[in-house]
Formats: sequence, structure tokens, C-alpha cells
Amino acid sequence: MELSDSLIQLLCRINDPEEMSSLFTEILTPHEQHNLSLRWKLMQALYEGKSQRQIASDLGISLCKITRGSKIMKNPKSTSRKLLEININH
Amino acid sequence: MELSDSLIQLLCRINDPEEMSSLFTEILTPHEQHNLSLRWKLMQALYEGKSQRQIASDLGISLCKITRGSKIMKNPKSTSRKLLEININH
DNA sequence: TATTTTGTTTCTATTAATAGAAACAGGAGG
DNA sequence: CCTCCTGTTTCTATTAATAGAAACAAAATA
Repeated sequence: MELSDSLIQLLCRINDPEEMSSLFTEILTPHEQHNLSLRWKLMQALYEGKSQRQIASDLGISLCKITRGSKIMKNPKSTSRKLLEININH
Repeated sequence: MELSDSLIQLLCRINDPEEMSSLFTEILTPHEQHNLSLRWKLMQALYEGKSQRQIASDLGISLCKITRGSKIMKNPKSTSRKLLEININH
């Protein structure tokens, strides 16, 4: 576990979107929140099978950033992949 | 809402600590995870009433970083404060 | 009142992540 | 084989957050 147990436990207990959003507004800068959202959008786009250059163009991010997401998504056991498979949120 | 709805919804649905931890391992660098944990520890320490210099020493962070947490915790309606009041996780 | 402690702000330098650009490899299809 | 598209890597410069240090104000205490 990389994040502290305390924070992990906290996040797992929060089910209300407003509360979750408010918490991140308080502990991340707007810039960091934007980046975090972008990283998840990257995972979604990769999962959908978009080409990397298309993603770079759509999300306005550089290829070097995509490499990282790609490496994660190449792992069939990745949690991100698992969550995308289960989820209704595309 | 600063974080994308999609990510917020996702985080709210995750209740398993292992899954939450794995997700953040994939979408944040170790350094970023460490920083995020530190920010929550900062909130906890402020909530407990520790002096700022004591916190700086305990957590190994600089005073300028504490100012920000302090401003948030000074707001009695802050979500962080609310979560700390409710929670069992110190 | 004088001194000390604490909270806060501000300054410059540093650091990690990333943009932008270029390049290379592999595969598809002509 | 040649060309094009895509995935990937690498390079330097940039950016946002932060450390470290200093300073000041307010409150507490002697």
C-alpha cells in the first residue's frame, strides 16, 4: 500500500460524490485535480482502444504521458482495467 | 466539482481498501502518493491541535506547506474537518 | 513591559512531472 | 520492398509545488 492506511480507509468510507469532491478540492490543488482526472480519462481512452496520437490530441496531453498509462493498461491484471471492465462509467 | 464526475463516481463506488490502494498506485506516482498522504496527515495533526512547528518537525514538511492546510482547517465547515470529526481513524 | 512561542507570509532555489519535438521499431497494406 | 500508421522512447525546457530560510504579527507568559 502506497497511500497511508488512514487515507485509504477514509476514501473507502466516502460514498457521497459531493463529499468526495470536496475532500479532493481541499487536499489537492486545482492543477493536481485536473491532472488526476486526465490520468483516468487516459485509462478510459486506452481501454476504448483509441490510438495514442488520437488520445494525445483529444485530451491535449503529450505522448510521453501516455506511455505510462499504456504500460499499466497492458497488464491484463491491472486494477484500472478491472474497474473499467466492471464499470458503467464511460 | 473539480475532479471529473467519472472519477468521482468511481472513487465513491470503491469500498475495498486493496482496490483503492491499487488504483492510486496506478494513477499516481509514488512521490505523489506520498505527498497526498502527507497532506491528510497534516489535516489530522492540525485537527489534533499540534503546533505548526511541531507538525513540520514530525512530518518533515516545511511551514509554507502547513499554511495551506491551516487555512482549510480554519473553516469550521470544511469537509476535512467534518470527516475528522466523524471518523475513527486517527 | 519584555520575552518567548506560535501562526503566518514571503523570498529564492530545487524538484518531479510533463510538454514539445524528434526519432526509431514493428506491422499493415500497397 | 516501400510507405504509412502506430506505439514507444528519449532529449531538453518548462511548470507547479515545495523546501529552506527569514521575517513579522499576535498571543501567551514571565
